[in-house]
Amino acid sequence: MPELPEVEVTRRSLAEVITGARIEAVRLGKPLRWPLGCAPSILVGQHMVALRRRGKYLLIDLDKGLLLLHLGMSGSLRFIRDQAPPGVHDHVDLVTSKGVLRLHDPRRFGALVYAANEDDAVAQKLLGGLGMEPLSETFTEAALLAGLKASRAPVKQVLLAGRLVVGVGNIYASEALFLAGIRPTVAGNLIGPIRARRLHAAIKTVLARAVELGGSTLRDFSNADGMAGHFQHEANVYGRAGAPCHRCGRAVQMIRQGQRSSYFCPGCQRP
DNA sequence: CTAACCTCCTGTTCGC
DNA sequence: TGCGAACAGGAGGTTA
Repeated sequence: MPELPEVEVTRRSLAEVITGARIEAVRLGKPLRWPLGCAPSILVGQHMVALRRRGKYLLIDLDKGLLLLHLGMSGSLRFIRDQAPPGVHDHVDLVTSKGVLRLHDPRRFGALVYAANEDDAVAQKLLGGLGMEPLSETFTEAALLAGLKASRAPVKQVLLAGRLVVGVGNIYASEALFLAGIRPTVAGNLIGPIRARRLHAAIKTVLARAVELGGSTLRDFSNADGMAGHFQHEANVYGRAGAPCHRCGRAVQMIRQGQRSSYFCPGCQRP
């Protein structure tokens, strides 16, 4: 599932090749989560000026306006230079002067949305409520602590909500909480400065390491060059219910929180 | 306002 | 072995 590391890995593998590419045609397959929001002809003739990331969104800056692209939970982007025909799950082709940017997304939770600018209603609805970027300087221990103090919800769900800090999805929330020694059920407002400090460091460590390893490929994620990620081999708890903790040997537990599975080690993570 | 639940979708896994 | 049911989950939307 694309979380911050997978989106960032995609961005890095794509930024150089698509910058300066001129869109020559737009091919749309089955509908995605939201409609494009403009006539495809608006895009044709425009150049891709830059590729940025905000949370789990990729922002493709155009000469005029920008495209917001989300990978949902099964999406991946490829940049292909041949004219291979789209497969059943290839739902967007942006044919450019340098190659074809192709969105592959079997479950179609992803989206590609045009916005006239970053401040307009369309963009603000999607980006406006997003929290801090965890790998940036704005994400500080103090800000994390303050945000946690403001919520009585379980810390795992505060992380997943994305209003305090973005990009931490189900895999990396469980992994960060393991590194921090905090059980996912602990209420945000019960986390003090010491644990907030550990969690802050753990989030940065986990996400940076995952980016380094090309993300996690649980099923079929790959970067724009088709290369898989390897972080899943370093997971301490995610997907390891019943298996012995790498640190203490006790069985990793799985629980449900907000319709999502959470994994933790009852020995290493304190309530 | 928050928090719990629902919804979209399809490939994979599970139980009988 | 086959088949339907359950499951996985990002995140906006709805409801209480």
